[in-house]
Amino acid sequence: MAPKSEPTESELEILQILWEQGTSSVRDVNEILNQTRDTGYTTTLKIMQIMNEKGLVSRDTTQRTHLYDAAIPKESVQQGIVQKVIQSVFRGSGKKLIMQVLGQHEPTPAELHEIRTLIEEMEKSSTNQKEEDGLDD
Amino acid sequence: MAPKSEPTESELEILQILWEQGTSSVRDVNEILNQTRDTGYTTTLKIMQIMNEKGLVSRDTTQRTHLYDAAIPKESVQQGIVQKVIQSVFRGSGKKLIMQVLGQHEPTPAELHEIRTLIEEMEKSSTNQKEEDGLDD
DNA sequence: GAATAACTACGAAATTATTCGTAGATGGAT
DNA sequence: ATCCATCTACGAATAATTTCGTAGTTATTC
Repeated sequence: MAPKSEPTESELEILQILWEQGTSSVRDVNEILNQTRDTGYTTTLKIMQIMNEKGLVSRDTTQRTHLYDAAIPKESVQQGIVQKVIQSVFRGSGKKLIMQVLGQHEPTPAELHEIRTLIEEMEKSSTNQKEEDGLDD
Repeated sequence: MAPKSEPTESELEILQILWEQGTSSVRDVNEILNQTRDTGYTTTLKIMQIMNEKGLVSRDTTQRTHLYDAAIPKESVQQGIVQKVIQSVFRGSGKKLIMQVLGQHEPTPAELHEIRTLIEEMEKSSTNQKEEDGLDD
């Protein structure tokens, strides 16, 4: 069940919703999508069907209204995308990406502190254990 | 001369080459592309022509062999892409993106130090001046 | 100066992703 | 039972991107 091909733009949008909302019907997803942009119901349905074929989502078809779930962990998708950006835009340098984000994003002092703390911990332990992470999104 | 529409995948590949190599002919670019993947000469030519129409590159047509240059700064493209990733994958949190990179990329101690230094400077000055940056790629 | 090689322009095919109309099934109401 | 809303499936239209064949031009070589 390895991560299939990278999700497309629309698929990613839907995955975000499923990760956030958990089990959802097509209607649920479509309504959330429509808070932002205009998408027909059958469009959303179609994409979710395709996602199912690709293995990006699973679904329960025991009821008339099918229920969908993300079938691929958020972290692995995030990682794939970040990996690709690093490769294709920053010539393999994660450091450059980080510098760019710091430069343009102006994080709050609290966030800066948090990041610095993480870095300090990484610097302490070379045999670095990436434990916790805890509260995700 | 504001940054036009985002470059497509192929266009980005070519921009990278132009940023790195400077002024280049279609053949130059195509040869570099072919170090990685198989692309026909006229394919590369066509894309570069389109890029010229879009204003992504400029060209000198005084010689038979036209010479191309990137017409859009690397930084602005990087920024656009990073911005989009933050929005669409990390729900607007640059911090999350940074944490993800740190987690998966395992930067060298030297890089960690460099990043930490930057953060410390940002923490010092709230009226932050993003000066230098110096050696880019 | 004819043949060959390298180049540009251009149109159209191929590919991929997105959108949507239509048909048919199911469940609830009246 | 009939009507109506809601659902899935499916095929095909549209759109965006990439690929490439062909034609015509210009330079080079024999």
